[in-house]
Amino acid sequence: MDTTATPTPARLRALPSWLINQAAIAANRLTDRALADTGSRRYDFAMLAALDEFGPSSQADLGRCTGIDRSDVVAAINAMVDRGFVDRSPDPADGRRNIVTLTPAGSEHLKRVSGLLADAQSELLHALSADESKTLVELLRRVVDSR
Amino acid sequence: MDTTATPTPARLRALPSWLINQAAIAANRLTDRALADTGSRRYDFAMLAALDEFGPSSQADLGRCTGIDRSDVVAAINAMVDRGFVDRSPDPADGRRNIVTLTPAGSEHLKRVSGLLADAQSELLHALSADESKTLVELLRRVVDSR
DNA sequence: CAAATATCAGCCTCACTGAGATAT
DNA sequence: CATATCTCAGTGTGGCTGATATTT
Repeated sequence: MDTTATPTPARLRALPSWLINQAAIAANRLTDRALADTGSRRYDFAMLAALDEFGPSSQADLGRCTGIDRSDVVAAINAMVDRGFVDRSPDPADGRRNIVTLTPAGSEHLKRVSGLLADAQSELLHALSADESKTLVELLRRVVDSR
Repeated sequence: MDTTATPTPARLRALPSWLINQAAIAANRLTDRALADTGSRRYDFAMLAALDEFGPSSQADLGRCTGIDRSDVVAAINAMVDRGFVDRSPDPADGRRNIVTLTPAGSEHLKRVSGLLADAQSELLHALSADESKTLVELLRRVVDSR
């Protein structure tokens, strides 16, 4: 019997897409755990942040700016309407649209969720210095922007 | 009517876990498309690469070194046995184990898949210089290793 | 008529869980 | 007995598709 190490194949460790996926698994584990007690998922934060930053928006715009599918926006907004974090009302100027508005309770919730997510980021990047984290963010941003 | 831009909220663009996830979506789109004609998925490459690098392995070891769940290893190996890319035989030295071995056909397949994946990486990182890509890989590696 | 919106129903991959059978 | 392996069945999320009704 030997205490066989099971190192990761060098080919995987050199493959950007594999590293990104492993990092995403770690990130999702940490963020999901951070949000577990809030009743919210990652989608909620993205949409609350968009509403906070851009003000009342249509569901289509929310989906576009967060990268969330139109179909998933419906479900997530439904849940947040039920919890009183957003209001949904028809747009008087365009009958196709719903206007989604952040409520005070939603704003409070966003603050709480933001703090929890910030903690998760520190945990995720604890192996990197502040400068290195900044570099990572900048490089990823350019990759994401170049799609 | 205005040609409303729908920029991403700054809060998302500054959030490492969000960026990593967006990068993973892009990476998976590109790699899935690259592998579409091969009949293989990403799991297959990981396991073939491990077999090529470490030689015949048990399914448990394959799962551990690639980060693939024991349950998913079974399914992926089943499919690769059917296609003749790996052999599976009981370990004479340990009745609990199966020994999975890369076949010549599997080795050929790995070469093809490797090339296609390499192309996908270039596409994924085309906004970055060679040095920047290297930096990104190193930073991600440290994040992944620190879990 | 073409295009955009909101909604609904459903698909598929992937990460994961639980349990059972077998062997050490 | 405890532990490890393999297998199967099934879960849940996330990203996505297609279709429909409505409105512009």
